[in-house]
Amino acid sequence: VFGTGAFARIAGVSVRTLHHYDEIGLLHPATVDSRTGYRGYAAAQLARLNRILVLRDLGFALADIGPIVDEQVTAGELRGMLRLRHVDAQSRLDEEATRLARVEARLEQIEQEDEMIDYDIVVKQVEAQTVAVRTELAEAFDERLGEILPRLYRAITPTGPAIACYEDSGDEARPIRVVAALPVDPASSADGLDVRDLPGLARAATMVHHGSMATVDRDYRNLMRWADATGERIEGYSREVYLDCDGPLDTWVTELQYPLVEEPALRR
Amino acid sequence: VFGTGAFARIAGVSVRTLHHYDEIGLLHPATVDSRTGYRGYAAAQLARLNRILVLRDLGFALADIGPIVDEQVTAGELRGMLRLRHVDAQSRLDEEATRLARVEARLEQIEQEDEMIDYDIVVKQVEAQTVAVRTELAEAFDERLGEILPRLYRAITPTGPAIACYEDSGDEARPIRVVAALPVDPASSADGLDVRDLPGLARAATMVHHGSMATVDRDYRNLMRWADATGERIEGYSREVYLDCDGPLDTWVTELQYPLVEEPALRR
DNA sequence: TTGCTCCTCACGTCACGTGAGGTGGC
DNA sequence: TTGCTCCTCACGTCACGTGAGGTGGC
Repeated sequence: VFGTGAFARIAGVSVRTLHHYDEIGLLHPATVDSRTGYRGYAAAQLARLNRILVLRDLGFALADIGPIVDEQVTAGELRGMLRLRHVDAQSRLDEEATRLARVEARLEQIEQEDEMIDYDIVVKQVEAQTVAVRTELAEAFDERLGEILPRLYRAITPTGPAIACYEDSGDEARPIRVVAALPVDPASSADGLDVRDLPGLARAATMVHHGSMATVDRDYRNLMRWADATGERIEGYSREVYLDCDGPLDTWVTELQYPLVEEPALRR
Repeated sequence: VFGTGAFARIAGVSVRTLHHYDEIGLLHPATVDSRTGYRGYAAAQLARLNRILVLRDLGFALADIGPIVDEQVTAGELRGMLRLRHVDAQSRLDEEATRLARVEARLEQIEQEDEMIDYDIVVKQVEAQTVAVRTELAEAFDERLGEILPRLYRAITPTGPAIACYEDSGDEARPIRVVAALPVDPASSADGLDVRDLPGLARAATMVHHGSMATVDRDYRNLMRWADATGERIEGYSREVYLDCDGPLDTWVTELQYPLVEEPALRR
């Protein structure tokens, strides 16, 4: 039999880990000196410890490992648990891959320009909302909301900031479809207004734009450059959320949103 | 200004997260009602929150994010911190990739045979040791340690279990070089014995073999099959650690070790 | 007696999640 | 008065790491 230190060295774990597994009943030592409390581990116990370590490294929680090594689970149950581990491992891998891509993009940027960029792009989910909408056709982007939004505001009391969706076909000959939307209470059907559901975005690249909308093009380009650098793909129309458009133009705060394809940046 | 709930919804974080960032001083609300304690967030604060979230998602600790968003760090320092994030993200990605490979190997095995395998292979580091050695040539593996180890044991008191290293050239015509090693105190130079350093193994695939060494071949094959299934590569000679060889042959406990190449299973 | 190994508490980690219990404005 | 949003504690998470303070055998 081995002392705690010797057994830990052989197995490649810490003494504290052995103590912990003893505490939670995963692996009790073969012998315990009743007077001194000294633990003694039998050589054959390395097999059980190894099984525990393998399952731990597969991503199982210690609480789940107990029943498995004690053969309390059937092969079928174990298969199910392994499938869960599989999807978990897969999604963790994807997560780490996109994280790495973003760190690398950021690092490249700072090595070239030697300073932090002054905007930040966050990928998040945008919930669906019930909105009152008004759709108009515009010849170009600068003819934005000067007319459309105020008309909406006068008619109803919104439950959130106004949103503009631009359905730009990319074809310069065709006009841009501008949908001005104002979140409303689903129950309240305002008279004569088009109340519908604005679909959410499962993944959207978003950033904050400061000041007048006249300079928004630069930030749209920033969004596209970012997508390029991190391996993301934009798919769909942009939206603008008017977080603060009460004061003068240069104090406006807008959130720009671009829908992204669901797949993470890098697949194996 | 937005209430806590509205701001959290817009930013895509939980109310608790906003409370937490307020607590640790990362992001105080623009206004706090001194009577009710109600927080109020300005639209422009979304920019700071976004910057925090981006850095968090790059892998920074919240404690490091404070100085960065407050511009307390120079571009050079930030570059250094990003390089740290980079190696960290890289190694985490590698870790997840090998984890996924092992889960998949295990899942395939259980789907085919519908039961758990009864051996477990642990990858670990093996430390270098000072050992007393005796090298002999053997014609084949079955002529193992019947003679060599007892001679060593009689001469010195070991500080750990005996080890055998097999330097098999793979060429059947040439004999296998068997190195029988017994860990000893580095200070004690036993008279007439060859005391030297047994190099450690940075990464070794190890498993426990039960019973007589006559059946060890099957477990060596298991090790090789495992390496194949998980994308690992064996490189070097095998070792056997005699954890328990006191009783009858079928109670022996041996650890088998195969050195692995340093690279993780899957590279991008 | 000096080292060496071992022991048992018990707090700390990290970024929040999750109730419990209560208050303010419409 | 009823909902709704908001508030402040304060414990829990997960697998150990890390001392503190002390004992047993050579």
